[in-house]
This record gives sequence, C-alpha cells and structure tokens, in this order.
Amino acid sequence: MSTSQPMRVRMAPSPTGPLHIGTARTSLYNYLAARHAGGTFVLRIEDTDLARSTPEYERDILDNLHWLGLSWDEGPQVAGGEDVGDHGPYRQSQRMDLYAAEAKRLLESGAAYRCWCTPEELEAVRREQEARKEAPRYNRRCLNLTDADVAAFEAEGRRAAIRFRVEPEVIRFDDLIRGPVEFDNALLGDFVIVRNDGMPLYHFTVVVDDEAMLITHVIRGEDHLSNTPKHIALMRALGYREPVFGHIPLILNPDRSKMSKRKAQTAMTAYREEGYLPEAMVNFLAFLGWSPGTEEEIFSLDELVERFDITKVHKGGAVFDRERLDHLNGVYIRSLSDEQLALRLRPWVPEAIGDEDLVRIVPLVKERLVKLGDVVDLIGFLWEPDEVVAGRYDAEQLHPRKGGPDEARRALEGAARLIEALDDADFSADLLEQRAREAADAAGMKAGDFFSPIRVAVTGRPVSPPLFASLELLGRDRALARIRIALDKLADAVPA
RNA sequence: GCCCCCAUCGUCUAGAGGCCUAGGACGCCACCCUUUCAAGGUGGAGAUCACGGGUUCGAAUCCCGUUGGGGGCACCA
Repeated sequence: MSTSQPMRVRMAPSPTGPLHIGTARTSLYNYLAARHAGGTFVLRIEDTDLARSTPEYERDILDNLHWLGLSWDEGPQVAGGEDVGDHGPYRQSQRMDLYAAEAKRLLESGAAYRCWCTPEELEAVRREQEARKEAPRYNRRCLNLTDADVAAFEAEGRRAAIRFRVEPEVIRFDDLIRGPVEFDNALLGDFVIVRNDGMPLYHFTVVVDDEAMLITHVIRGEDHLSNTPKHIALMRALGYREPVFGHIPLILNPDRSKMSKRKAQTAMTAYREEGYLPEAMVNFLAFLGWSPGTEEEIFSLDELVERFDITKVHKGGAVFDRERLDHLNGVYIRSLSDEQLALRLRPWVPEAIGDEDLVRIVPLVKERLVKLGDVVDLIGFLWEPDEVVAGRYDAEQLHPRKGGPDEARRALEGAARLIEALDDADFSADLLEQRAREAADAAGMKAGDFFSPIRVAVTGRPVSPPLFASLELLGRDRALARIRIALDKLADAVPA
C-alpha cells in the first residue's frame, strides 16, 4: 500500500474488563504514532461478545484513556455523547448489518461455508487428532454436505455457524517492528467467523472494520502476530486493502509471562486510585519497549509525540517494574508547583483542611510522596482525633532510640513546658525548634533523642514530616493535649 | 504437539562492525547532608552482551545452529 496517504490507526479495546495496562500502552503507541505522523487516531469498541461486555467497562476504558491524555479523533464519547467521526458507528454491536452483508458475500463467493457441527462433535474430533498427534484443526465435515444432510441438521433444530475456508498458501508481510514474517496457512484450520447465533467473531469484525474505517496501520500486541495471516487471508477473500502491521512486544509479569491479573495489578483504575500521576504513567509505559536512543528519560506526552518512532520499538517483551514506576511518579510529583500538587492532593485530603492550608502543607510532604495517596499516612495526624493518634503507638514507642521511659518523660515534659510558655501568636516552627534545642541541652539529651518522643506523641508515628513545622500546623493546644496524653500513657506503662 | 516471535547488569534500556576496559536509569550497598523519614550529593557492587560455530584485519552488533523464554493454534478478544 502507498505510504503517502495519511496515517489512520485505531485502538480497538473490548469492554470485557477495566482498562488494562497493556491496552493502555498499545493505545499510547497508536496515539504517538498517529500524532507523530499527523495522522488520525480512531477508537473502536469491540463489544461483540455480548455475554462479557458491559457499559461500565466501556466507561472505565474511555475514562482512563482520557485520564492518560490519549484523545482520539474518531470514536465513541464518554458521558453518552454521540460518536465523532465519519466512519461510525464505532461500537461493533451497532455495525451488525455490515458484518452480515460481508459474511453473505463470502458465502456467495464460496470463500466461506456453513457449519452445523456441535461443540461436542468438534471437541471429539479435536481429541482424536491429538491422540494421533495431528494438528488440531477443523476436519471440514460440513464443507460438502448434500441437501439431505443439511435438511437433516435443520430438522434437528441445529443452527449453522459460518466458517472461513482457509486456502493453503504462504502469507508474507513486512511487520513495522519485526521485519519480514511468513506463515503457512496450510497449517490453519477453517475458522468460524460468525457464531451459530449470528454473532460475528473477532477475526472477522476487525478485518471488516479496519477496511471500513480506512485503517492504514494496525499497531497491536504481539499476541496477535500469529493471527495476522488469518486476517490477511480474509482481506484477500473480501477484496480489501492490506494495511501495514506492527506488532509491539508484550508487557510481562516478573516471571516473564504475559502480564496478567493473577500476577500483577493490571487495571489502570487501580493505579489511578493509588495516586499515580497520568504523566508518570505515560512516561513509564512509553519506555516499556521503546526509547529515544539517548539517555534522556523524562518526557511529556507532547515530547513523546515528537520523538516517537514506531519502527524503533523493541522486539522483546518488557517486565512491568513497579519500583521504576514509583520512582518516576516521585519525580513528577516533585516537579509540580505547590499549588499544582495541592490540587492533585485534594481528593485524598478531608475538606476540613482548607485549600489554603493544603498549599501550606505541600512543602512538608512533596519530597516524601511516592504516590498521591501516601499523603493520608503522612499528614493524617492533622485531622485524626487525639484518641486515634494515641492509639497508633504504645508507650514503648515513645522511648528514644538511645534511652528508655525516663528519657521519653524528660523530653515530653520539656516539650510541654516550652509549649506552655508560648502563646498562639508565637507558636512557629522556628521558635519551637530554637526552644526545643535549648530544652534538649538543659535536659542533657541529644536533639534527635529529645525530638523523637515528641514526634511519636504528636503524630502517632515514628516517621513524619519535619517535627516543628508539623507542630505549627497542628496548633498549640492540640500539640499540648497530645503530649499530655503521651505522658499519661508513659505513666500507666511504668507504675511507680 | 505444531507454527511464529524473541534473547545486553535483578529490572527498564544505550548500542545499526572499530568511539565498548559495554554507557545511563531503577533497585541494592556505603558515605555525606540531616530532628525521623524522604529528597539531594558522592562513590561502589552488579552483564565472560544466552551458548556454539562461522564471516571479517576487527562482532554485543552480520550469518547458521543450539538452548532458553514467550505468544498463537476457541462458535474469547
């Protein structure tokens, strides 16, 4: 086919589950290829498997694709909007007439035929073939039935599926990523293209739709590489154009098998809910199987569009490495301004913490966040009731690293005294730190040992944002109350 | 079983015959900074480029074979 015509690519997810990480990356590569070439990115929903497809999953897929910033030029819209584009409808369930017409053409030309075999009969044949160490494929029992045979099946109430008659020929194509590939279709059995209930099947509908939607480049997962010769045979039988194919490597589980729900978190929504940033996810996914060929590694979606080259995509699969995702997410979080980060953090922080307060809190947590959701554990002490905070630790955890209950008590009493000596107006991080250091000296303790019991008393956790800024944010009275609770706990634990 | 694809540090990768004593990043270790944890800085360990044959003056890079891994062979997509 001519490469001079504008590129049209498509992503064709099936709404039988939430947006999968692998689907997201394939979408990304399609998007990048289209945008880089100034082409068109089409989204088509493959919902012919009525039993497994749901509107909720479709919604999840569209929604998360939007979240990642992958906009499509043609396809269905979220929120029940009408399809956009001149080649719709973009849901296969709405294109049944087309499939029926094309199936009829194949039937009439003899490229396809009806098959009345039952699943049980098919299974029996398959078992026999396996027993004889033969390739398991359809035995063409229904290829040359007499009218009487057909009448008998119909009388039984059987309904016919439609099978594509695969010609024994060698199919060659030049894969964008793998180069020349060839398959011998003589090894293939005649496969079903329309079920006996009239529903068309995947191998058939992709081919029909890619033609109807004028798709020029089919960019999809490597798991479809072996299916391509079927598609090409179908295209030829139907007199269609043959698009360019590009099969991208799979995303793998740590054991190097195809990434699956059982072994990894595959739903994009889950990552979104944990607080991964879409820009970090995009950056991460882009590099799973591609690199710009330099040592740069932080790229925005637009920069990726500029640099992306589909022919430079790798051939080997890539393991999904969560540690690396975490690292990238942290990089992106730290690159945000305080105002931007506060906005992103909003869904995780109670309304009781006002927007302005949240912006003031951000510098305390920014470099400690791996995921946005981590903010809850980091500054939860700001909105948790005193009892909840106190419930998070026991008396022993108040002891400084070097020291026991006595040191803990000395520090807490010192802290209580110095806080009492300050009024609200003076209750600032700087002044608190100055006084606390003096108090530590007076108590003959190292600063770190002196601060540690206070940290646990006030935040309920051994790890927290910087102590004095945390105290300032908490406020004089609440800080003091928590220190007194801690002192009580200490007293209860060590009866005099 | 048959067909197809793939193969550089644990992981993501740079590498298109001499620039490679194989570079970067994540993770790991150590040190520095430091009130905890992070972040940041410095340094380090980590790959006989799966193996074996060729081709070539020269191969991680080209060819063949082997091994290993993966994917596909549904009235799922």
